[in-house]
Amino acid sequence: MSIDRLDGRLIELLAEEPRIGILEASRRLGVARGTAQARLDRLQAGGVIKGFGPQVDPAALGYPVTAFATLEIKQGQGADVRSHLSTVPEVLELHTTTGHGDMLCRLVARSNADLQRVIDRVVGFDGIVRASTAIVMENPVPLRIIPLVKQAADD
Amino acid sequence: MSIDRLDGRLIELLAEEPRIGILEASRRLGVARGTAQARLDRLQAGGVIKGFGPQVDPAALGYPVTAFATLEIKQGQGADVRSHLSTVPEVLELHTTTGHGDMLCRLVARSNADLQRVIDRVVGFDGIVRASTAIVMENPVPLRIIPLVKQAADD
DNA sequence: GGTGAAAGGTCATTAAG
DNA sequence: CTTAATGACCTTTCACC
Repeated sequence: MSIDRLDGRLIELLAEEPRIGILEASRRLGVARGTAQARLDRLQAGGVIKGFGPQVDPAALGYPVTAFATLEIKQGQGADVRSHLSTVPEVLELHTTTGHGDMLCRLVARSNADLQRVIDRVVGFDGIVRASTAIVMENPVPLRIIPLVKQAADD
Repeated sequence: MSIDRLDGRLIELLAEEPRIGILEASRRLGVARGTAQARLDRLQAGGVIKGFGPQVDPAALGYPVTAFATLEIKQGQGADVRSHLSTVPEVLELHTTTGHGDMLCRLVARSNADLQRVIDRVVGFDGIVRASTAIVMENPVPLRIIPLVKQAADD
């Protein structure tokens, strides 16, 4: 789905100040409320905006340690490993990838010591041959989308 | 910050149906509207809920390819690499890590061919010694937080 | 609990592709 | 001719005091 600059500015506005609402957003964009409403509806229907769920910070919940684990999987065990990992709350996301590893997952833990427990739980499963973990020290660029939205709007 | 089961259920509710609002949420939780409001305020003040910004799907924007790049950095060039990567819209997040690589970044691209352009732009920088990229094929567990919230609420 | 405000819907009109 | 934007009006619902 392609978006124009108005869509882009609307997304930026809502990202910066989600509380302003459609009416205020339309005022700031200099368009009628119905227009802003129609753009938002279209963005949601097109899947560009998946929702407005709360953004929860794991660190504030007591899980300040993040790590990425690269997993090597026994052939044919992919599905089992997937369902195993989906039962571990500390596994925040899981991808299957090309390259040396077969899967990459993002983990959080209460501490470095707790991370050992999480990793043991993750890799304590038959289908996983090997795991290599990288602990996150800093996060210079937190998950962001606005620069990409701007680029997509300018195409 | 620690949360209880009511906080947890409130977060779950808002994650599933962000549009319901505080009043409807309080009804479903079986508590007074002021209680739900107070809980939400506390969660936001405590940083557990960082906001309600729109969740944008890069794939719907025309960037269906995701990859993770592990970067090895020349000593002392970390800050330069950081600011370089922050200028690339396709870099959605960047972490500094322990382990063999020094940094891990999440990339998106319009296609596998386009990914080459993105990687060239990312690694076309003096401070980066080596890069190894893993292209994401599937995403069996998309970024999630609810299981962790439930666990934190049950502690 | 009351009140001002916003969301969400519909409509006719107008502009632009 | 088709699509989109606009301003008007209306009703329900919510957020805030």
